[in-house]
Amino acid sequence: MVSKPTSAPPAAPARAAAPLTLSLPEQIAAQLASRITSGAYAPGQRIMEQAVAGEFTVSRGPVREALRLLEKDGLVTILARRGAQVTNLTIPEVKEIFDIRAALNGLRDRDIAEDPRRHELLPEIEATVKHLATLARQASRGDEYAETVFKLNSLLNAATRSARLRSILGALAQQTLRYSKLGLSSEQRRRQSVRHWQELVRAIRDGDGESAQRTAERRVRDSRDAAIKKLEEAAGR
Amino acid sequence: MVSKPTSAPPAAPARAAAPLTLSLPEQIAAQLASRITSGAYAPGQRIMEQAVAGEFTVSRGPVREALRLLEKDGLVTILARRGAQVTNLTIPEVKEIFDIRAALNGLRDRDIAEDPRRHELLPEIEATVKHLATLARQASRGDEYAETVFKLNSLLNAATRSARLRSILGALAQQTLRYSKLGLSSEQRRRQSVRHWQELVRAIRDGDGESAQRTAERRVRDSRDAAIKKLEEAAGR
DNA sequence: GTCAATAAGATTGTTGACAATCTGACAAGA
DNA sequence: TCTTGTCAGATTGTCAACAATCTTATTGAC
Repeated sequence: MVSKPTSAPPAAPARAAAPLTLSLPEQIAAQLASRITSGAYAPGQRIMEQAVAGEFTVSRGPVREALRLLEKDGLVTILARRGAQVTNLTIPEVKEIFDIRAALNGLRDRDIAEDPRRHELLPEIEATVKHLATLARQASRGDEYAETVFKLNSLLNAATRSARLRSILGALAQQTLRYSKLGLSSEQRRRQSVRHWQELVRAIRDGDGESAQRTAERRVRDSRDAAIKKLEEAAGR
Repeated sequence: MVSKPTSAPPAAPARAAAPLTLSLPEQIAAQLASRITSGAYAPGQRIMEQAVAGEFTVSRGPVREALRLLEKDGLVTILARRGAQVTNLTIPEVKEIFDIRAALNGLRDRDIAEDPRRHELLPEIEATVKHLATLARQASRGDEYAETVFKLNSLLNAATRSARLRSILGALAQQTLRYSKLGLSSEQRRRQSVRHWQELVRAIRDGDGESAQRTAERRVRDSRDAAIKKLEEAAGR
């Protein structure tokens, strides 16, 4: 009845592992998330519980929970008594998110560069950056470039020891996914981006946390500036 | 994540204002949150839906939503089919949160120092820091000191233009509330803390964003080190 | 005595129905 | 023409009951 005072084991206290099968709300949330990030659901579009429930043949309960999960990731905005809608970001808000990402990516990459076990993941990161370098020159493959950058970020997120950093960064990356693509359309930008990634590889290899942090911050801020420029051009018209 | 109504920027499209009355789940969440941060609910303690529902005379639906809200703030941890329990942080996790807070508080304080409208809030901040300085010398008033620091942080959170920073920092500050208190028990620490706050006031007054960021990062990291030291001493016994 | 299987109880997950609230259209008055 | 009031339909909020799953205590074998 009374939860016994678990005297914490010296190393890491045992924790329940995540279940292998996604819960119903999680499955629904995943489907909706991909529709939002892919653009199938437009920003500002309302998402109605009954409609989603009907589509997945479940009741509205799990759908409500799924929408809460998406709200946690910032993909939808829930207003009391007015339901959920796809989050619609203003230009200053996009800028804010990139600034937060810059700071936290810096933290993340420093942590990785200072992790004694970093050499286990270096090969995959290095290979992906090499692939990135070949893609940078090919103007026609802008989307593939952006996807590879996203993959690289997922790789690094998975490598951080901080679960909180992982979850915050995962959410923020998802929210800015479409805008990041915007900022990689010119070859010049892609070359600059590649240089930052190469510098990061070097910093991780050398265990140079300071440098890893600096280059990560600059990389994201460059991405921010390029995306904002595009957005302002689009808004000006 | 206590998302306050976004004071719409002049050019931004109109947004619905937050309702003046809290929704039922929000009210329940607020009650539970204060129990958790006050320590009335111990870390690791299980929170059962039926019990809470009975206490507030509502059904389990709103309680479930309240628990989701608390999960978003990191105050409870929800495990599938095993319910919610008060989040129990390991020492490395506390460290991680302080590190994230350091980076984001730096961003926040830089933003404030670079805000042209900063002089409107300076008087209140300055007065609170002065009050802090008098409290620092009085060993008996450690709790009051910690509360004033919390208030100062709330003041600064409210002042940021970035709603996302506000909400992330609000959640993280709540999670580390009890640990921050831990690190302010010695007079030496409080004096050091006051110096950082005074430096911040100066930086804001001068519009020196760079310096505001630096002192904020160091302030939080000092707080982190002091808290971790206490925690390790406690765990060592 | 220790461990594993089992069963009873407790707890979470899901559902469908009903209540409260919001939205949009239409009409009446200034 | 613009504002205000009203109404019907649509949508979200809440509830209580049932199903699925987990926890705990007991039993039995070794």
